Amino acid sequence: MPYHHGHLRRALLDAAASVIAESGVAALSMRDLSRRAGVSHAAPTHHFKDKAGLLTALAAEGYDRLSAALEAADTFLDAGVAYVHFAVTHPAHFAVMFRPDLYHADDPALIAARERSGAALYAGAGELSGDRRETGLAGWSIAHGFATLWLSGAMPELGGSPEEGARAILRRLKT
Amino acid sequence: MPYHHGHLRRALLDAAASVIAESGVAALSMRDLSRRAGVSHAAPTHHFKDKAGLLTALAAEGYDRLSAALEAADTFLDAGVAYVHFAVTHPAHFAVMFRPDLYHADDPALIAARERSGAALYAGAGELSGDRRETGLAGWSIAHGFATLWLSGAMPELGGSPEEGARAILRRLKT
DNA sequence: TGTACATCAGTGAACGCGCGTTCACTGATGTAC
DNA sequence: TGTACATCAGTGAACGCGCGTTCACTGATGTAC
Repeated sequence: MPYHHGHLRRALLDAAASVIAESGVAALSMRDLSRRAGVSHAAPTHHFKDKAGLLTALAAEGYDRLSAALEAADTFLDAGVAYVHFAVTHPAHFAVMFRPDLYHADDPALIAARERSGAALYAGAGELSGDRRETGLAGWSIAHGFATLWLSGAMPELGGSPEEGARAILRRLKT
Repeated sequence: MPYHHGHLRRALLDAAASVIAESGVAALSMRDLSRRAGVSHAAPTHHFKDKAGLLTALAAEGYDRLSAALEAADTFLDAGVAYVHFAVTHPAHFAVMFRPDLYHADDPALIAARERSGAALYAGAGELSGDRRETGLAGWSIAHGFATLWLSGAMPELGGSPEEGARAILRRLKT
């Protein structure tokens, strides 16, 4: 067992994502994360100032990945599906992103990443008829609602992937 | 100070709703609730078996009130607006309802109330064109997404009440 | 190529805290007779 | 109308627990000369 871990920061973020996805963000503890990484419980402070710092990094990473996914979409409909795909494949990031009370919401890197997401989201909204802003909010709401309900287990079985279900639902927006 | 509280059960539920609305469900503690109700910290066990029991009661109450609100709506659009209205006026109930990991999800009263909500939600979906089930899910997704985003503070300022905002957004569903 | 030294990334003990639950108990209430 | 007694709704002490954070420390690394 080497004295230095080598990838502690990455290991802690990954362990956090796995714990949150499995048991929710309330179940997250720095001591548990340290245990999972095979390191003493005080080690994480060298990488994250505190627990909120770790969650800030997780949220920023989430916004970055979401931005990339949205930017890669060709149409507004595809962006909605990409949003749902991101949520179901990154449930922990997704959960933390919308819990600003848990992290340092004034972190510059996080703010930049979030704004990039917002821009990517509205970019395709002009395609559809009606007010661009309203269209953007409608698309965001429906994708977000679908993802949230699916993740909470409240959504009934759809007989297909969540992405397919999302696509069918998103098509019910006026074009 | 009388020995018997008189309305302890109600007082605890109200205190819980207020704490959750203000600080989130993770901040909820039975001891804090007891303090707020002016009662010893072991008193709540006479009304709720345990913490999950209290949250079960809160969730069931939420589904009951949501059912009543949905049943009172005249149109599918109104039901969507009522859903959002319920969420923003009962944020604690709304938050707990979708956290089945926190309560006794097999509680019969809770299950009945939730099924009643579901029936009320789909009842109006036949109004709109297309598959009834798909329409119901689309309406639910958009209302749920809007409410969730609004409650998390992620929704930009709308220059009006959340109900007005929700109505505008819900109108973007195909009729 | 070797070495001094600053910096980085760990350790492990200690702190003080609030929590949920259990327990034996007691005061208050209401009902049967 | 009075009283015995079961039941209900509280009390307060105690349990064991895991947590986040701080601290003085040490081992490992890498860079300047």
